[in-house]
Amino acid sequence: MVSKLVLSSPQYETPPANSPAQADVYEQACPSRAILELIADKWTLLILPALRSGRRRNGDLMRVIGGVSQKMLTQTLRELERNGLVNRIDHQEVPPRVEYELTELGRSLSDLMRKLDGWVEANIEAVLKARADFEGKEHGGNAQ
Amino acid sequence: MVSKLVLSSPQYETPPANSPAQADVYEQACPSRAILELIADKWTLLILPALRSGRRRNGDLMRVIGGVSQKMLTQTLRELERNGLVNRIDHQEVPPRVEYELTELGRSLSDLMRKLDGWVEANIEAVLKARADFEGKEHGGNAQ
DNA sequence: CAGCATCCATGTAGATACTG
DNA sequence: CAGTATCTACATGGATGCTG
Repeated sequence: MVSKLVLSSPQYETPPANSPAQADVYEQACPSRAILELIADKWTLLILPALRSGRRRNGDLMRVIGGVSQKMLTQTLRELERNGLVNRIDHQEVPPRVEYELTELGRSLSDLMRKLDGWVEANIEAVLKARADFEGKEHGGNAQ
Repeated sequence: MVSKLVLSSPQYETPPANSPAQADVYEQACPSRAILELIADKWTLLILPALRSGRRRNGDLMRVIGGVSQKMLTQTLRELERNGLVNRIDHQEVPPRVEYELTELGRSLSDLMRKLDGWVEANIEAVLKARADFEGKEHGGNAQ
């Protein structure tokens, strides 16, 4: 379940370690890499910013985030909780009522993620144009 | 090869469209989602910031980015090129010399990504602590 | 050196059915 | 309503060998 967090590749060479306890995402063996992979996640990138407006129930999130399955929602929320980015508030009622909210840590990260979402929404035109151009280059400029 | 970019799920419900041509990552049917998925990528998150210091050769990137395979490097770079985020400069020499550099668009995105990397490096302690606490909560507070 | 083609083990995520 | 469990198709990505 958390298997992806294990750095199991054998070929990493830990250098003389010039920088002592510096976290470095470019070091394969650095734990920060595992955390990077956690946030390099499609659903995380949507869920975390979605919580910025306040507490949200499971069903709310299902509705607001188009296309997410119950499974992926729960799974991602658990990971986020485990990493201290969200709090899970179970009101212990029947029918169940569970709310999720950002922690301090989660909020600071969600700020950055919102900017990413914003970048995407703002630059989609440019990207789509680039794709069109690329297709053109491929077909026209090279073979054929 | 680019199959992941197709929004193929059939169950999306396009609502009355209150917001006209607004890009919205929360809409499953919105193209911005495809772009979001592009940048929600472990290697993109490393490669793009790595190019901020200037042009880089394939081999350079292989060395600086711990654990990346030739396949994933090339594949990711192609995707980035296709989306207008990097330029590929083939010097047409033998032995081959190919350089990659950020485009304007890529630079603006890489700024945000660098911040993400920075966040990870800065908050790794907090996250690791949260994980430890979470383990404790699970074992102590619940069953068992 | 840069990169492609192929093979293949593993991981991922959707669908479905069920529980308290 | 919130969540779990199971099954499975599919994508992912690593390893290897080959090319100009």
